[in-house]
Amino acid sequence: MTHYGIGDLARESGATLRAIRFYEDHGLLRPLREGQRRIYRERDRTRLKLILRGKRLGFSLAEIAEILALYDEPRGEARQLAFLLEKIAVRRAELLAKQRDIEASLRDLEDVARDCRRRQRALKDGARKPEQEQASRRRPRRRASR
Amino acid sequence: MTHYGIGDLARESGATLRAIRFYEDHGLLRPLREGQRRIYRERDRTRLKLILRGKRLGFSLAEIAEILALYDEPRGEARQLAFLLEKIAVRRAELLAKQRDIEASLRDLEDVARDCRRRQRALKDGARKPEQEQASRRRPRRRASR
DNA sequence: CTTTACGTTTACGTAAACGTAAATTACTCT
DNA sequence: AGAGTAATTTACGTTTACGTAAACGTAAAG
Repeated sequence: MTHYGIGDLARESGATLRAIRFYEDHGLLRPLREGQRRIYRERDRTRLKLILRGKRLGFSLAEIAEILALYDEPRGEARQLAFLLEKIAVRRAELLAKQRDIEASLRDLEDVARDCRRRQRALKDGARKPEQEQASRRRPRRRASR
Repeated sequence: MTHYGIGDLARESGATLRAIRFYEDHGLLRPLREGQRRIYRERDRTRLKLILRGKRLGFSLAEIAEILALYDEPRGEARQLAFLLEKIAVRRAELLAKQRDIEASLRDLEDVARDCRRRQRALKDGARKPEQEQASRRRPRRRASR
């Protein structure tokens, strides 16, 4: 199938009709029209996915619009190409920064989790041998099975 | 130094005074008071950094509040600990999902960039040997220096 | 022929996350 | 004493990203 109604797009993407139309109003999508009705093609589907991915990553619609613009600048003048590459480099750097933020977040969470598991062991051990709390914290006697 | 004014915090974090107070209004920060004035300590500084990192990753303040809550639940009941670990696992999964989104985005950008560089070469080559356009696209004769 | 499904435009409403005064207080420096 | 600097509260304004009717159109199904 090569054409989709707005409802199809909504269902498969999880976006609402309102949101999809909103994206169009702001130039992020340009469906064909069959009379009044919007007709979406593969390209629009892809774009919608990109939009939603952008949102999940915390980009504003304005930023997403710029990112999408990178995908359809097929004009082949040398100046434009170089400029396009620059813009891509900028976006790439942003993504790498977010990646580092995520890694830091994961490390932090892991720290909390580790601490949490340590307390769990302390509770369990403490329940049967309260006086060995310290030892169990530094060198658990018994590895969990598996 | 162990205490900071709101201005110090604003300068070092890049957030505005308004934003910092806003975060407090919504329970994300709890500075001490010295008379009227807010006094921030290391812990608050750290929290502010976490808030801003959360924002960069596209989390809402409500979500960030929940994430921060993970950091200061030191109550050591077994039920609570298990529940905390669950919540951490959920957040971790979210972060991993974002990580995959970023990787996909990076790949997409790289595709565009590659295409862009190909066109650049096509232009350059075409300028001196227009009839060999196809060949240059498939097997560039000359590697870039370095 | 009316119901149902699907879609349309227009328009007012809203939640989130601050921005932007305005008026006041308090401390420090000259 | 006066000026400057940093902070405070209160409150209305703004932007972004939609939500939520309302009122209407079209086409297939019962």
